[in-house]
Amino acid sequence: MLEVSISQSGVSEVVLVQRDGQDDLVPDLSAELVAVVTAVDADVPVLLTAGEPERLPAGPLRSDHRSMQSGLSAWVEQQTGHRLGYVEQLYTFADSGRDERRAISVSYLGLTRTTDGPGWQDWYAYFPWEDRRAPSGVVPAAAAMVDDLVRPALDAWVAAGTTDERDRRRRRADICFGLGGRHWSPELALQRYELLYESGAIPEAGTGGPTVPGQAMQSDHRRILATALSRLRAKIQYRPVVFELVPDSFTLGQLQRTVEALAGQPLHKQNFRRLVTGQELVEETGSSSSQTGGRPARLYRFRRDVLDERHVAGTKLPSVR
Amino acid sequence: MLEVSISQSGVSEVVLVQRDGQDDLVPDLSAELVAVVTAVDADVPVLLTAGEPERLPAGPLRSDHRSMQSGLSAWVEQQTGHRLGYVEQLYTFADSGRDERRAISVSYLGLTRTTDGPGWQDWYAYFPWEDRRAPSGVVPAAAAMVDDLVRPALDAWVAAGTTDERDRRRRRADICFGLGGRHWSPELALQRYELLYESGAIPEAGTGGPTVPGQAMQSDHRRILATALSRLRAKIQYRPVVFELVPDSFTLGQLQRTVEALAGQPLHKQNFRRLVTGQELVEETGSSSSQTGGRPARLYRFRRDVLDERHVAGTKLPSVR
DNA sequence: TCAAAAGTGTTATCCTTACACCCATGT
DNA sequence: ACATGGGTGTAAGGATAACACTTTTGA
Repeated sequence: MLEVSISQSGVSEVVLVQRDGQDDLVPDLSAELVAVVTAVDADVPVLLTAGEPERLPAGPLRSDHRSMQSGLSAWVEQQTGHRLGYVEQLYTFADSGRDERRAISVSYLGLTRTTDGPGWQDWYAYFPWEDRRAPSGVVPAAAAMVDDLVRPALDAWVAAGTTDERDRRRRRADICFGLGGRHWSPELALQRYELLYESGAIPEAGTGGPTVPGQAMQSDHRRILATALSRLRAKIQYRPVVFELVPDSFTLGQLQRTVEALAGQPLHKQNFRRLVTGQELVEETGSSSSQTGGRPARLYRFRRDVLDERHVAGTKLPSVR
Repeated sequence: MLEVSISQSGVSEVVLVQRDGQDDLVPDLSAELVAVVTAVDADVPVLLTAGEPERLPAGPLRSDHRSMQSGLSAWVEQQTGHRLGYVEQLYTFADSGRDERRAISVSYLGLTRTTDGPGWQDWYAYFPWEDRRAPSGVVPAAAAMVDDLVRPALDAWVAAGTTDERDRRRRRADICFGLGGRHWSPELALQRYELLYESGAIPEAGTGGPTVPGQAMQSDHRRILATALSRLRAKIQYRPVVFELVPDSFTLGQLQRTVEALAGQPLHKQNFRRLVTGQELVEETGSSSSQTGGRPARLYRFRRDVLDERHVAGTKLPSVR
């Protein structure tokens, strides 16, 4: 049954009322579950694609799925052969109709240890400007790239604004990319992506102009990736999620390089160690590893029992070098 | 196949298409947009309901909505007469089929200044244990309530666990409700709700046993509220969102009481003032207000231009009293 | 004059940052 | 011997928390 009423405060309104009869008004809508599954392999942060590098594992929510999470796990397992461990919801997007149908994408972030099998891609293939790791004293390739390619594009975008807009555009560009003497904030990855999109510097924007390097993805999947990266980088600073990415037993050096891989930034060694040990997040296993290239390192394991507590407390991480 | 198209003055349009060819992949699915709209009125935190206190403003996502946010705004405006200002997405829930159909709820948090019109309810009618404001020296009613009603219920729940479970249950209860010498964390509102749910101490759990006071809501709307409260309390600590809730010009006392209303906890006056002023979040208007009951207070206004910057920096708030 | 709220100043403490340095292993 | 990464100590700086105190109004 359909009921249309028009009235109210000058603006016309349409009201659809669903009566208890049957599914007379089922909207033509589909909900897609999308997974961003991340691991770190040999200091390279990787994500799981469904075969080709331009597609994330995804599938429609079906009525036989007990929950969205279990539906997601089913799709990922079917398309990639992987079982999901840690999973958290990211964001829900409404694809504003490529075709006639309304599509909703509910995206999830998953973390895992295993990186066997095909389909794993380097995160920084999609966001080359985000990896600012480099040996001390060396300028990271990503920084050079920002200087040579991103900055000119943004300068043009700033200049193209109206007189009013220019100031705000300038400040926004500076904050996002650490220009004008500001510092680089790893967790602004999404804001950087959105800025590049708005300024037309990436292919998805469809402006046809010159674009910054970086693998694109179908529909809005690269935006989902950027959302995931921002969230992960922010979260790693106050929740002990790194431990989902390292083996049961690990050295502090391994742990640090894992965080650095995700943060895209070197960390201060001594402070990192002190923070991790000082917070009683880990305990020694008793054995040590001599695979290090230098002095053998003690092996640690994560104290799973802190997971309850750290809802509150947090896991601070030290900044650069 | 059903197709309805209604056009009114070029604004509203509804197109519903149901294909009967391949509905093997078209699930019987609807997406509901749910709004949690918050304001603070005379130091009382309030939220907007659609008429009755047991319902939040909500409505299905329709194909004529340009985006989920605009769809949400339309429903809220129609059902309550209110225009939304600040809006952010909260979480997406899958109501695991009360009836046969699959329903997805995409929830949003909205903040606003105006509290005119009907439908505003006190937040703490739904979560009476969350309001721990009280004059110095007085035990808050909420604290007494936890001692008298919540604690016994949790103790029983802890005792009912297997030997293995008891330790974890005890710790979880202690962390959530600040028992056993721990401190109370306002932003754990969701965890507290979920714990009460699991332990059967609220009507939604449907265990039929004795329950803790507090207005329930239909389906899972009270869980959505708890999610919103946790998020808002967490966010207020590091983003300048309070300013969405106070008038253009305000005193520091007003601002503090607004934060306290949401945090459900008194703050340390001197440190609050220093933090707010020290971060250059506000500027003096030049005038002052003598509605204070004591010495007249300077009026301040929010410096809107910091909104860009504070993506990074944050707005720390001081703790108790 | 007193209560009530605004507003200022100062100090102790903790956490972060940064720097300097020693240790144990492989080549 | 020395390069490489593991591991420890300690001091400077900044932010927070806590306390004491003054100022300005209305009743």
